[in-house]
Amino acid sequence: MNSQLAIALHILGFLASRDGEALTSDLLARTYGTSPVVLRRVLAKLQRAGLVETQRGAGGGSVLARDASAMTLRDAYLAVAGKEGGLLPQHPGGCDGVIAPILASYVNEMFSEAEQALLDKLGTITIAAMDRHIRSQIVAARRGQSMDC
Amino acid sequence: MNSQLAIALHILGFLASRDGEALTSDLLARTYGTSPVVLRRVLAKLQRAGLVETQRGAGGGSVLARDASAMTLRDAYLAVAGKEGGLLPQHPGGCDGVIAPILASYVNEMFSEAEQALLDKLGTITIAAMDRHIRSQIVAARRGQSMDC
DNA sequence: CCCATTGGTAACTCTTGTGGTTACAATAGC
DNA sequence: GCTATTGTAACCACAAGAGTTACCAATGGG
Repeated sequence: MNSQLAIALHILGFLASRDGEALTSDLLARTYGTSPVVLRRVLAKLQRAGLVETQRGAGGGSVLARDASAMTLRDAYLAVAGKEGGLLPQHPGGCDGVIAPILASYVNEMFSEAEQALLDKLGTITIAAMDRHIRSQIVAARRGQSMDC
Repeated sequence: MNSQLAIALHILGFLASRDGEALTSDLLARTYGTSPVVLRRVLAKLQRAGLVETQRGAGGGSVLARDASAMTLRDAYLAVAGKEGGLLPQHPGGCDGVIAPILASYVNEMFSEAEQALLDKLGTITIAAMDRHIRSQIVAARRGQSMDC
């Protein structure tokens, strides 16, 4: 999963910053600094999660599938992490003594709660908020640079 | 780093459950289900962080370096993750367009906050709490099984 | 109807991280 | 000194992931 989340947020943030304009995977890949194929792999996950819509062919590209204010970093995380990312390791339970299995289930439960705390935090940040931040920074930085690479 | 955190908590929990008794890395490794060398690698990190104390030679082993109530899962995480674990990926910043670097710094900042939320959650759970849970489960389960493998 | 443009995906390589193993040195107690 | 134990280095094996190439599918314009 690693690095795909960063790519996903790059995509969503970039798309939000252009209002509904379809952007090609090639442009998104160049601006992030990766290959179009790698970027499209992430794009595919975002599509399956219903976060973006993509059209093939000449003049094609991707746009946000719904309003950026109804889309959080948590959505992007879940789209990219598949079923269960598993940031923290699982305790395998070890041998069948008494302590090890008890320890394992407790540790795994605590890990779930901690990951949930992280997810909740991500759920408080919308793509719209990210977009607002970017726009405000852009007008501050717009002193003659070009917008793409 | 992965899986080392689970090993670390296994060590700390197991040590807490025996009151001050020194346990060998061999026993800890067997009960977790790994090799002594791998376990000692984690043990070394816990020592550097001042969480356990280890004595070499015959009759040696490890004990908790301070009271289990003054030790949280966060301490174990930091001990094992080194300087900065980096659960979430970093946005590299891409090319030097306008949007990409702004996006990158924003995304990385949000990731830091989310990881901080996870860390805060881990900081609320002490090894003593883990120990209490384990003990209560043990007396419930103690129906004739042996304690080590 | 052909062609240029664009996305979708499979297959492969390469690198990196990490867990496991072996080996050997250091230390402590008997 | 012998044995039990930790400390580490060196190496191997495996898995995950990123990057690349290649080819197919779809779309729109001439």
